[in-house]
Amino acid sequence: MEVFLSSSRPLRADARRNREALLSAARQAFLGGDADAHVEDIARSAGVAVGTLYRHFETRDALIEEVYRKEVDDLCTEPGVLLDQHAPEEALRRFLLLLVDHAAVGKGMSGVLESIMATDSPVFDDARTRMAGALSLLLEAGSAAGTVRDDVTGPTLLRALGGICGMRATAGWLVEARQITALLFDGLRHGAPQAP
Amino acid sequence: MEVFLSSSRPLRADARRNREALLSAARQAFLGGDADAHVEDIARSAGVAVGTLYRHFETRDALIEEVYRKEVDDLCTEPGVLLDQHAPEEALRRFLLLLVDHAAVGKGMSGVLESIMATDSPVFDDARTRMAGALSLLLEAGSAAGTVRDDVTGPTLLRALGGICGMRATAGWLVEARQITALLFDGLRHGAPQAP
DNA sequence: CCATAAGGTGAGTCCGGTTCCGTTTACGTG
DNA sequence: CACGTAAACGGAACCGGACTCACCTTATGG
Repeated sequence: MEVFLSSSRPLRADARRNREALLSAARQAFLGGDADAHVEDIARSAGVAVGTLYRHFETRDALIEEVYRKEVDDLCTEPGVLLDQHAPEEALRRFLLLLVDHAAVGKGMSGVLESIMATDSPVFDDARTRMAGALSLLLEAGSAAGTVRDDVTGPTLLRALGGICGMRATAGWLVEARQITALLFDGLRHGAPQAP
Repeated sequence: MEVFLSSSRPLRADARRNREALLSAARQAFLGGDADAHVEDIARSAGVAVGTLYRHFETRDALIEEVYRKEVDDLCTEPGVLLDQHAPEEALRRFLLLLVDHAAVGKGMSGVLESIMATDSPVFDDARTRMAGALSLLLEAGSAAGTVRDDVTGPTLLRALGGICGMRATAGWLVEARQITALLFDGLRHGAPQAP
């Protein structure tokens, strides 16, 4: 149980390299769908020994948590990029599908995600908040352009997506999730029939 | 990896007793919220040795699966009882809240539930089907009595509940889940404003 | 170039699920 | 009521995998 001071001096060059390699190896493993990849393997494929892994991450779960956090970070930068390249409506559509596909990562890590949630770690609150922010950005752009209805907020949409991605882990879930997301998107477009 | 022939002769008296004791001990443990109770402990508190546990259940997960299945069985008999004692509307209300509280059991077993789902074991399909049936029974009784709207089916309602119970594991989820369920119930009552 | 503290290593520990085989026990039969 | 036997039980041993620790290596600032 190492203690990591948040105000420590910058890492030594090799240390930073190894840390990076570990995160990327772990990401690789979990994206590959191997939810219970062994630490030994992750360490080896990063070219270091387990001891090094444990120097950087308190536990296996902490490593996964970090991978998850980075993944969320990356996703949250996407809306900006998409809005540069596409009309708001299309950007929104792409982002929704991106999120669903991304839930595949969650699938690989589901057991741990549960345990993280149970731990009340702030990671999830953070993730939720940032993700809702990302969605809001898209929704606002769309409603400003008049192509997306303006009575749905980021957090609401996130909740809907959460429900969809909760389907994870039954066979064929991805296809179904994509369909439902497409429906959801249609409902978000301006001019869709609205409940009074 | 024992093989259990489905058409084996009835268990010996002591064997049945022990099996029962094991299930009840396991149930106790998981209801108590200890998601990762040790097999050793479960066996001991059932008054047997681990070997005996493994004679009856192929693996730890199999034991949990069985507990879950029994739990669902029990729940599915409730609607009948409730309909005997209450008006359909009230029976429905009570059953919905019962289900939410019951999700607490699910919480204790969440990790395993995930892994069962991932295993494509038929347990979940069964559970879903039976549960939807139980809900249908209540909905039909209610709509026959004219107190519950008739355009919602058991499977649909189950899906909605699934979403609510998916909230499991964040602090305070139970309170929130109860609230949302109450809202849901109000929406189900005949005469509630309906989307066109 | 040296001192030194940061970083790395990997065999070993611990822990918990699972197995295996010798012993005990229920129960049908003579 | 023995008795034989298959069924059931016990629990020490096994094994796989996360985590530790005592010792070695190396980056880096002076």
